[in-house]
Amino acid sequence: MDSNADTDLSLENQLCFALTVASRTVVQAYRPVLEPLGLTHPQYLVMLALWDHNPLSVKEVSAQLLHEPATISPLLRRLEDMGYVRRTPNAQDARALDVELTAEGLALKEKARAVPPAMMRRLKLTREEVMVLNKAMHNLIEAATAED
Amino acid sequence: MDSNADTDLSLENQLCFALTVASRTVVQAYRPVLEPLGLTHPQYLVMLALWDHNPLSVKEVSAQLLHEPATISPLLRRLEDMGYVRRTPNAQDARALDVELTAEGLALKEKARAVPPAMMRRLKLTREEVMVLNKAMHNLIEAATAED
DNA sequence: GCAAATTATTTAGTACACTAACTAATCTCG
DNA sequence: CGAGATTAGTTAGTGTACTAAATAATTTGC
Repeated sequence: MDSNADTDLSLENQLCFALTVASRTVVQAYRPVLEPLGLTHPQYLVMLALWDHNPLSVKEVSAQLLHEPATISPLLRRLEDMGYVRRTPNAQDARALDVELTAEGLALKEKARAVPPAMMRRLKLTREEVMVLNKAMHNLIEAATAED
Repeated sequence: MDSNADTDLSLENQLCFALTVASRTVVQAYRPVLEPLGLTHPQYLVMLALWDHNPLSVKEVSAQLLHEPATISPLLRRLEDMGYVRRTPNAQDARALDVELTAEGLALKEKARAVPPAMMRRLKLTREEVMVLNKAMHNLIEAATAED
């Protein structure tokens, strides 16, 4: 006797619903904080990856962000148009592109330091809560990307 | 002495990163499960809303899904093209559209009952874990959408 | 009772995000 | 060495998702 047939199909009980809405609304909350840097949220994530490891190939960027190269490609072109990034063919393997920060792109890191604390205030989260949520998200990612 | 300046700017510590990746990968995990219904994930969420309350205006759909009406509008047009939904001007207020399930749209609900259990298996989550995650996401949504 | 403000929806324009198909460079191995 | 397979990146096409502007209907208030 399963009385949950209908409950399971209600919008509020769908994890996918809460998850996608949380993702959208949190990204929206980033917008005013990122606006002074002139970056969208996906562009900000690319810059974070490059601030960590300076020359990266397109493939490496896409791997770090768990994105298709086809998604990253136009994103990098826009960052290049903005002058934060430079793309040059790799000397060893001419198929690969070295994606490299420009002086402006590197300088932007200093302005970006204000972003995480501003967002923690905005979302009213402590560093510990962020870590707990992060762990939960990584578990979800692991389960969702595991081959069945 | 703040030694967290750089840690905070590393990709792994960004909640926004884990959250957006979790959202994308979970939506991707839905794809094969929704494929037999012929629905994308956003379209599935619209159908969930309509299975709950049958005639809804465009505004009501967008409010339930926390979406801009401009996002919902083309989505509903596609669902109408597929024959799951019918849009007719409201008799009382000709500005509003009644979005109504067709017989096919209503019938689809039976096939959709298989979706939540299939996803819980795929994500290896119990009903209790889903509820805990749901709560955490709703807290995030609340904080992110609160005016500062 | 009608002009001005408001409300519901759509359209236009930009930016992701994915799949599939394409180009070009490199590797493999007979 | 050289044909076929593989790999890196881009392009094309579809579907969200947002803001801003346009359209059309309704409500308000003098």
